[in-house]
Amino acid sequence: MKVIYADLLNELKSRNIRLSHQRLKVLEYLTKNYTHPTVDQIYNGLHQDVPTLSKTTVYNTLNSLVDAGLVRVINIEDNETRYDIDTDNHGHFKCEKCRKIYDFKINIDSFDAHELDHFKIFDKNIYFKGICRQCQIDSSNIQSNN
Amino acid sequence: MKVIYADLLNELKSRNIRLSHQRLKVLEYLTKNYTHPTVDQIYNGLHQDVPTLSKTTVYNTLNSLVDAGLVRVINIEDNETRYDIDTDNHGHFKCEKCRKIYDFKINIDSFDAHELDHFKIFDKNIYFKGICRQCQIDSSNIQSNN
DNA sequence: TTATTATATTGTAATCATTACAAGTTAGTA
DNA sequence: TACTAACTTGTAATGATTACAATATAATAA
Ligand SMILES: [Mn+2]
Ligand SMILES: [Mn+2]
Ligand SMILES: [Zn+2]
Ligand SMILES: [Zn+2]
Repeated sequence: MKVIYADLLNELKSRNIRLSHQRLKVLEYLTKNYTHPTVDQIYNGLHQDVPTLSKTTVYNTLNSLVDAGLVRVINIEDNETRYDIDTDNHGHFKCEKCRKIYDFKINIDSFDAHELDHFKIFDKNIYFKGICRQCQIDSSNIQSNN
Repeated sequence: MKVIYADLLNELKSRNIRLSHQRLKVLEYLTKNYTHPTVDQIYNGLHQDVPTLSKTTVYNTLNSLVDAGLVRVINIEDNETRYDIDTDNHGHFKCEKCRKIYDFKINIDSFDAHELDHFKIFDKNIYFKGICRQCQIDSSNIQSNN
């Protein structure tokens, strides 16, 4: 996966979405932080750099980018929406301990869902939940230290 | 897919979850309505029958049932949590027009996600979004009637 | 059956994420 | 440099979910 910032700008121009300072900063943040951040994380991450930034703007910007197809929404927990600059076909794993969201390669189209013949499919999502490798290592170290 | 009410009751007993009137009604609702209902739909559907029912109880009950593994949460939109009495491995399709959620068979385990080796996986989810067959038929009929 | 008590239910208030709105600002254009 | 549609901002509103404390009840044993 590789997201080229310049391509995103061209994409915005071609869709007549203005390249405001705030939008560019949000886009920049997303291309530099592949952590599937929440609105709060984006807002806090940019606040030093753009002190006048409003959280409403972060919401508005993300909604525009999602509508334009440049950003993908990740709904895993019902109380935290996350955003992904990588719109390619891939899966997500959320660790219930450290709360990190990992990407993993998976070809969703290889599935045969014949029950959905004649259904128009816009969007495919896969996510798993569990405990990541690192958290398992950490917890076994803690136990052996007792 | 087949959910046997009596089995659910045994499952609750074995976990020392009391078979209160309200819980039985919520469970009954879910086994009779395979529509992946929201809390509001469950509450409204039961309110005539159980006039004293509190929405808080519906929330509490569903949380208990989810914790016990008898019910599955479906997070597709960030503003509506839905509940599924069918906890077997299957996918969901949400129609963006009629808002219905359809089930479809899919064997998630047939994927090879070797990047997740050594990850403990508790839960696997797949959902698609688009327009269902019926809604496409409906909209083409409307157009041809012009 | 009755008494006991841990657990569940209820109504209300609190919380938190997201959106609505209106006033002020700015990107893009000529 | 001026114009204006589109954007940003702060605040208020909304809506889903949870916290809490008082009341009620399911399960158990006498
Ligand atoms: Mn991702
Ligand atoms: Mn289902
Ligand atoms: Zn982890
Ligand atoms: Zn439909």
